[in-house]
Amino acid sequence: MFQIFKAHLDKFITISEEEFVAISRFFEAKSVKKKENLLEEGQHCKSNYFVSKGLLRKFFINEKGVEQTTQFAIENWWMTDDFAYEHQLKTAFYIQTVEDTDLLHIRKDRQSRLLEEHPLMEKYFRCIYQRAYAATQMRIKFLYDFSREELYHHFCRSQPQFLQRVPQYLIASYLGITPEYLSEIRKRNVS
Amino acid sequence: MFQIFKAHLDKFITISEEEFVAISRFFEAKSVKKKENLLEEGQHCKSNYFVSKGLLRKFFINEKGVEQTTQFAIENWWMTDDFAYEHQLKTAFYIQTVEDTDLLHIRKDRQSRLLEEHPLMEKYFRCIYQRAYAATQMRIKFLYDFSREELYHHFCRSQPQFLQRVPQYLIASYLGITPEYLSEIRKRNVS
DNA sequence: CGGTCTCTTGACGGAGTTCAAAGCTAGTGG
DNA sequence: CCACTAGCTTTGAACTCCGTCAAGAGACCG
Repeated sequence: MFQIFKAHLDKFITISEEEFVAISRFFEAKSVKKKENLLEEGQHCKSNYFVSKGLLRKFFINEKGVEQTTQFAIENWWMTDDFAYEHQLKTAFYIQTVEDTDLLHIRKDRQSRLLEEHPLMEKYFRCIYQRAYAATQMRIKFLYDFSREELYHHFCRSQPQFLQRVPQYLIASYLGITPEYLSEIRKRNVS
Repeated sequence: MFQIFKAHLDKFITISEEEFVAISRFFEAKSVKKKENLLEEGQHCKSNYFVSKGLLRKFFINEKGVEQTTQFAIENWWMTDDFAYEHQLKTAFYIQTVEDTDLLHIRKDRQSRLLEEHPLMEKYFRCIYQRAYAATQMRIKFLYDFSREELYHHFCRSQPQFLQRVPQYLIASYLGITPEYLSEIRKRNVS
């Protein structure tokens, strides 16, 4: 798992083998079976998760009791409830494995120390957050611009890797529509 | 304008007066009248804008010719089309002043040099992007969780400062509803 | 005061939800 | 390796939120 993380770091910063060893001590590795919760509503959000292999989703449960998926994370992406993580608050989200998943995670206090002791990691995380922020802003644009049906087609075009790996009812949940309506959209486009 | 920026930097990093002077050379100051465009669709997105005083909005024009506002920026917030800025692409957005506005801006190539020559600024921007990303994720949660009517009430509660400063049709545009429907919601809650 | 923005009102229509029920698929245990 | 079951997907009818269109009433600015 650490080699995958090293390869990812190398895309953003230049780092010696020794410094990487020192850095990796801040992280813990973990393997989790499909459909287990890493985080649950009401808990304090202690960790930031990096996916080496597998697939996570983040969701919350609305007042009707329906799960709303707001995000997926595949290989080389970070996931946490950033707001609760930053301020060390209780979260309103669940983070759940969609497949068997290998991940690294780091706790908030250790991430702070990591950044103090290895200022190079400031650059790494600046790049990561900048990229994530830009992607999220484009996502908001699409949410405003597209009808639910168009969102689905756009999702199929731009994220085809998920179609193989994620069941339909989770895609519906991510698009903010009911499984029934997604089924209707798909039918419309086959015929 | 630079004092306001200095006060903002001080919240995130500790910096000497001399280094601040060196850093401020990377920025340009600008004052812009109400309702002028800083960025227009199809242009290359060259600058990142910091609001010292005033109010900006970012919007795009959908296929029906309607302006969709995706973001406001008040004092001490940064605004640009982050995706186009990062990759130096043509933008699909407009950035427009809502009030007379004083701002600082920095060009992409200069921001890269700033970060190389003043690594402390990596930390500053890491904090800025982290906070912005966390806020945007909560916003996405609300977009999934709330009906348009609830979005309006939530907006009134959590961002009352805008109600004074922004005309109703722009609030409607930001909430993703028509001015007509916003008018109906407001009527419903007065009576 | 005259004209252009902005906000309100009401009738109608359509995208997407809700509810209920039936068909399908995949994992599990025997 | 088959049978059973729970979870996933599809169907259809009734309903609701919100958009569209058209028109009028204020409000602001030269």
